[in-house]
Amino acid sequence: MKRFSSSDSFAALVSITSSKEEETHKPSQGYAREFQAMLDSLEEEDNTEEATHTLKKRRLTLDQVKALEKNFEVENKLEPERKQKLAEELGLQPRQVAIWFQNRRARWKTKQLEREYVALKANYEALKLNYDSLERQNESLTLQVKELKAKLREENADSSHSVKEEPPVSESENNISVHSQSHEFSDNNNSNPIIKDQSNGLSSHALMNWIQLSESRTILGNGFQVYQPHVKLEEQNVFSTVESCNFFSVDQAPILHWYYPEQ
DNA sequence: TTGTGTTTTATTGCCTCC
DNA sequence: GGAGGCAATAAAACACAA
Repeated sequence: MKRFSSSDSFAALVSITSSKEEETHKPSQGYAREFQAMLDSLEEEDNTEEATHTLKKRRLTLDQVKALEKNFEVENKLEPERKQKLAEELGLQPRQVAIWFQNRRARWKTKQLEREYVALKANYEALKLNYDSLERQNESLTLQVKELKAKLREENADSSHSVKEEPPVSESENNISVHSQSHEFSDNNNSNPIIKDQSNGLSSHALMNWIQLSESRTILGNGFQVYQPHVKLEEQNVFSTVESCNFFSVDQAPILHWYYPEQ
């Protein structure tokens, strides 16, 4: 049983006893009647407001609750002096005041948890919306990449055909224009496959490489992994220092036999 | 009026602090 | 070891629909 301080009144003790007895002996009607008679006599003997309030569970008055609420706003914990003072002011037992504060703290905690839950839920919804949007964007970009790749492969196939059909072109002619027409992606029979694309300044190989890298980057996967820097770094490391320096150089293109190993 | 759900008041047992 | 806090719970009081 809970221990009580000496400041707690006899009325509080009666309250505890009555509730305990009622709970314990409910099935026994005779005992209950006897006990009720005892309570009645007690009430008659000590017919103060205090006694009647504690014998039955009474709700606090609006004014009392208002005052308690006001005090709770100031400080939600109760020092003994403040408890005593409040109890005197409101005509309550110090224990009642303490219990009220305890229950009020519990209610506050519940509300606080609810508020936190609502905030977290809102946060989650916002994140989910953002994620969905990114996923849609990713799908669209992946589709674009696929289309571009297909287009490039078509071009590659066409240019391979034309290499066999066309007569050899002398080195004195414009290197760039010749290569751009006939030697794209022909790694197997050309030691210098990087051709500068006249339209955008990127070689077709470079463009293909970019597409592949982009693809590995833009595939989101099934989690929140938006970007895969390790993959990119590993791929970049395939270049030797010299090759990476000359990758976009027209004058000295790197040898990229690794690029299409299956060909 | 009554059954039912919610709120408020109070108890109990355990824990921590001094 | 006493005092007080907290979680869980009981039980009275209250609100409200059927």
